[in-house]
Amino acid sequence: MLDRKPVDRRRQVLEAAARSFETFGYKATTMDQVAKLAGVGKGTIYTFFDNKEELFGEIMSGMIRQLRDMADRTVNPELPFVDNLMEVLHRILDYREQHALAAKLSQEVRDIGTPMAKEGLVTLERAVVAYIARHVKEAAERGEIRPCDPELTAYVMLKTYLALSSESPHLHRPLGKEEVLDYFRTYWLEGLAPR
Amino acid sequence: MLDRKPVDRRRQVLEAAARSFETFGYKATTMDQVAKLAGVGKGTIYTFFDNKEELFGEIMSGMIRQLRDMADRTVNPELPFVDNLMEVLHRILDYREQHALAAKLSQEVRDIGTPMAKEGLVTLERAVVAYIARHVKEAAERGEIRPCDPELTAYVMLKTYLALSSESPHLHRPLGKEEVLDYFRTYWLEGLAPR
DNA sequence: GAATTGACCGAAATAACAATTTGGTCAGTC
DNA sequence: GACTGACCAAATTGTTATTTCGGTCAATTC
Repeated sequence: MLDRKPVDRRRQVLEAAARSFETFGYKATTMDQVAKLAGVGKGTIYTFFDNKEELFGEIMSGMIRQLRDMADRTVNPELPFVDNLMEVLHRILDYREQHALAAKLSQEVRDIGTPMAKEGLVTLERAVVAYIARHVKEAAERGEIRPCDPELTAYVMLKTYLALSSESPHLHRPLGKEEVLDYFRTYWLEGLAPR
Repeated sequence: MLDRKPVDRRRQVLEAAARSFETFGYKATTMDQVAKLAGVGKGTIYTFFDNKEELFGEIMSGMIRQLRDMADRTVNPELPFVDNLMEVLHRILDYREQHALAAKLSQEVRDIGTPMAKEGLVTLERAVVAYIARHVKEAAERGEIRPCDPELTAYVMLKTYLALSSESPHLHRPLGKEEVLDYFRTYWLEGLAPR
């Protein structure tokens, strides 16, 4: 016999919390709300999670896992490193804009600066950098790119990509996906030194 | 005869305002305060400047002019483009951290997010990008670097430099001046493609 | 009569206080 | 012993009173 309960309350709570966080954000999600949505007494939540912060953390790691899986699925080992990188970054950005939770957290940080929401996005960024770093390291080991500090390189790559693709539309016109790829390739692979 | 008044009230106001803005920030600087410091009636300020915003703008352009002059003085036409660029960026960052007004505005934005202070810093960043862009353009014309969109390149260069030198100390250890120069040269001049 | 001033005004910020909400607990129920 | 929801202190929000500040302009000075 499986030791599964007649109703899996932990899952109920988790799903209700996910829905609430992505609909209302961190701050506006109340534990009463989650309990109601999960059809569970408030106390029950605290038998699974120590506090609101931990519950939120659980949702976040779920999202990050989901994002990593998606990224893994888009990587094609046949293709060159930069092409994979650009595709992954592109999808991640799309994801970040489209995924309800990430979008809501961004908005919450902009609008009211909830510290926990900020922290969540930092965690997300860290995960992205770590993911890129892994691929940079592998590409360097394969000799596809020159040796370099993977973490630092990944971080600067992400910043470059963001600068090119989305950031500060005040400072330059928005670029198309192809243009971003071109510039990224020029800057990062070939360098500006005249051939 | 010069048409200089016995006392140059405009200069008095400008100097008092500069001192006040860099000591107290934008928001905490009051027009009464400036008038007192300048030893001038409040109404007098309004004979020279339409409003507080314009007075602030005048101070800002003064600072930007001063910064550009400093940058021009550090550029050595004998040296390669990247070396000049790094030295200029380094000095500008130093300047931004040390110049009382810029530092105060950064703090004000962090602490209370005064919109006018934010706008002032954006203006400053725009000026920096424009300055770099000019040098990128010239370097490209000299054939020292390959042709590229000067504005966009300047913008991404600034972002790279900031990512390497100061930003988010959470995500990677702070780098020394030499390390920053090395990485910048690797990323921007040589590229990551294996030789 | 041109330049200068500072008392004055309304709008906006801030402080002070009251009312409500919320994360978390735990005695009691099933 | 899994589960609940009334309960509590602390934090947040709503409200009102008070102060501050950018800007004006009639009065004053030179």
